[in-house]
Amino acid sequence: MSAPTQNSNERLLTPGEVAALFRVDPKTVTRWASAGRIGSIRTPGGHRRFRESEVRGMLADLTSEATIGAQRH
Amino acid sequence: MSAPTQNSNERLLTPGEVAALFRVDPKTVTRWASAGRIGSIRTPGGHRRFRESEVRGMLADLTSEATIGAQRH
DNA sequence: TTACAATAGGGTAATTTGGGGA
DNA sequence: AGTGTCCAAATTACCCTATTGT
Repeated sequence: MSAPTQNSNERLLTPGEVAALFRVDPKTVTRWASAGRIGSIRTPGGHRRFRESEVRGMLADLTSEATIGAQRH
Repeated sequence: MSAPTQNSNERLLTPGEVAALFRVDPKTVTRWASAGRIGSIRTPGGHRRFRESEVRGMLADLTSEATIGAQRH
């Protein structure tokens, strides 16, 4: 079965938790969702939740390691 | 084995904060990241974040004190 | 139901980005 | 080679009040 959209057994993160991972303001995470840069799920009350796997994946993709090992001039 | 991208529970610093620690212009920190001298994490919007542990490590490395002379104060 | 922290909105500063040039 | 500065555009942070989550 191909399940592009993960089933329910997926941990959800709050805007505040996602914001902490990226070191941004929770409002910024909301803006990402509105802009379609990140998938979001709305609670019946209108609050947003984010898939942890998607967030972790984005974080990994956007991470760059240093390619030069502490050089000394 | 692979733990290249250290997951969360890692404090991140903004370009301005790193610049303040090194007493350089934020743009200079950006150049370090572009040159691969320091690892970086981009927000979906393109802004950079830096690992505090890596920054502290760099600070410690380039902190060299006089090895001879200047005894006393 | 009450109390309180977090979030959703909208507006307005502050920061960051990228390029070019000193 | 490495930094600091100027610029315009984009992104993010902080302000507020009302609503939602626990």
